[in-house]
Amino acid sequence: MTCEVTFMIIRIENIADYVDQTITMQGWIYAKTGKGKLHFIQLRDGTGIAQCVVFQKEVSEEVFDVTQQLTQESSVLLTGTVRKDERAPGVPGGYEVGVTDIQVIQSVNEYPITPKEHGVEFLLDRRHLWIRSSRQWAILRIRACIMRSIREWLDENGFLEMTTPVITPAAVEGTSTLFEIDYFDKTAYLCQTGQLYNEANIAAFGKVYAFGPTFRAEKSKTRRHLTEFWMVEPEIAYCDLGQLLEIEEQFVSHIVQSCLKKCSAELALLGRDISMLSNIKPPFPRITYDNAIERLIDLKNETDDPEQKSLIDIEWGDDFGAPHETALTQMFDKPVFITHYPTQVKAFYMPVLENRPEVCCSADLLAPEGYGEIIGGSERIHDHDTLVNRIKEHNLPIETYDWYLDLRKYGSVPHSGFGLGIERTVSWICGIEHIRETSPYPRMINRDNP
RNA sequence: UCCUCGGUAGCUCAAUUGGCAGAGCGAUCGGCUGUUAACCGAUUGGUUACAGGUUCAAGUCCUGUCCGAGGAGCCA
Repeated sequence: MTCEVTFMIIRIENIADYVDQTITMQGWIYAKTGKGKLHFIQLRDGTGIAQCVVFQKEVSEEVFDVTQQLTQESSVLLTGTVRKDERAPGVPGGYEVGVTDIQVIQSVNEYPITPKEHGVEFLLDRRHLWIRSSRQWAILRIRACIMRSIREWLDENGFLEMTTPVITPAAVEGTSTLFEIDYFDKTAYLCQTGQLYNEANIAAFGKVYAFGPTFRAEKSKTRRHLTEFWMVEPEIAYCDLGQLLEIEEQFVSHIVQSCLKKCSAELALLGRDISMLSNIKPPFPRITYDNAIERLIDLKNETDDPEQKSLIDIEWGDDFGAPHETALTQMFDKPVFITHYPTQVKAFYMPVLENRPEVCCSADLLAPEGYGEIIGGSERIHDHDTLVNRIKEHNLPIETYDWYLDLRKYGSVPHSGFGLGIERTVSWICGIEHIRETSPYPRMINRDNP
């Protein structure tokens, strides 16, 4: 198979730079519609979608013949002249190509995903093809932008990326939510967090972050859960809760503003309401857990709907469920920090407030529009004996915390950190319903393929 | 693990009280010079998830199994 090219190859995202020039694009037929002697082709090349127009009288008989035979997802080299035309759809759109030549690399028979409706199961079974569809393409481009802007902000603000192991030797907490693997006849587990290693790394590097996949064997079947998801976990030495929240709001704002700047075409394709994102700038509102409970109880008393009443029913000491998070986030038009959760619902390493041991120095960040928790963070206990007591109180195997406790013997300092879930953040920024569309190949309780 | 709903053509779905298995889309063929999920005409399409039962007759009713969806629980 030859790929003879006689004109300049361009990427569709740069099409506006080539008006009145004859160019070649390397891509796939996304859609085609014919009107007798006039055919419209939507060509994808990975960077965008361009409308290409074939007039019978402007091309050879052979090329028009080829045009009529083109099928969805056939791979082609397409040559023509770029022109501005406001009628032209596509991404970026507004430009189209008057075709002069088409070279088919492979002609496709019966591509399974048509431009019509399909069910979720059908599409997920064909995820390797579904990612070519414009909506999925846009979501995954935004995901990449989010990941890029995360590294951008952290790298520019003095954080060092430091990887943490995926294979870990012992359960930090109960084994029920860990994936077990056979590690040379010993049991090992896939990581749930890199945090403990981050806490070692800050003593070497000051400010660090881990960025990678994490695994939860929870049998959760909701629109917010995956069994494999990506998390970025920054950790900062000499940092208290107040300083941590300032870092978080700048960090999250940078991510959102980067997407608005670099992915406006993708957000438009998804039909995302940009006004809900453009005001995401520091400062974010902060309320205490106590106050959140008061607000939920008030809301419950104000509502007449008995179903809603029981959904948001809550007592001090309970952790929030999805309906509570949704109700709370709808009270604000920015992400909101909920601080000082009850000690009993949070992790063993979070320090308690000096005069109120029933609450701890923790904060979650809830995304607006009902999207809920995207960040969990806290100060970490830095006193050796306090930490030992808490490990014992939680009935955790103290011997597995040897090296972790070492960190409290050799130059322990106050420190804090947080973890941001990538897929939940993508859901929020893209404004989509279900987290499964935010991962290229989502892993869920009943799905490990493709 | 629990609750609710579902599984019928390649896809999305319909099928009245238990009474001939249907439509749209796709695909194929033909027509059309501005389409945006084009449109018009024709052709093509079935182990009704699986196993058993009731009945003159089951997509429909009963029992069991499998698979999926939404939600709950769970979720540092």
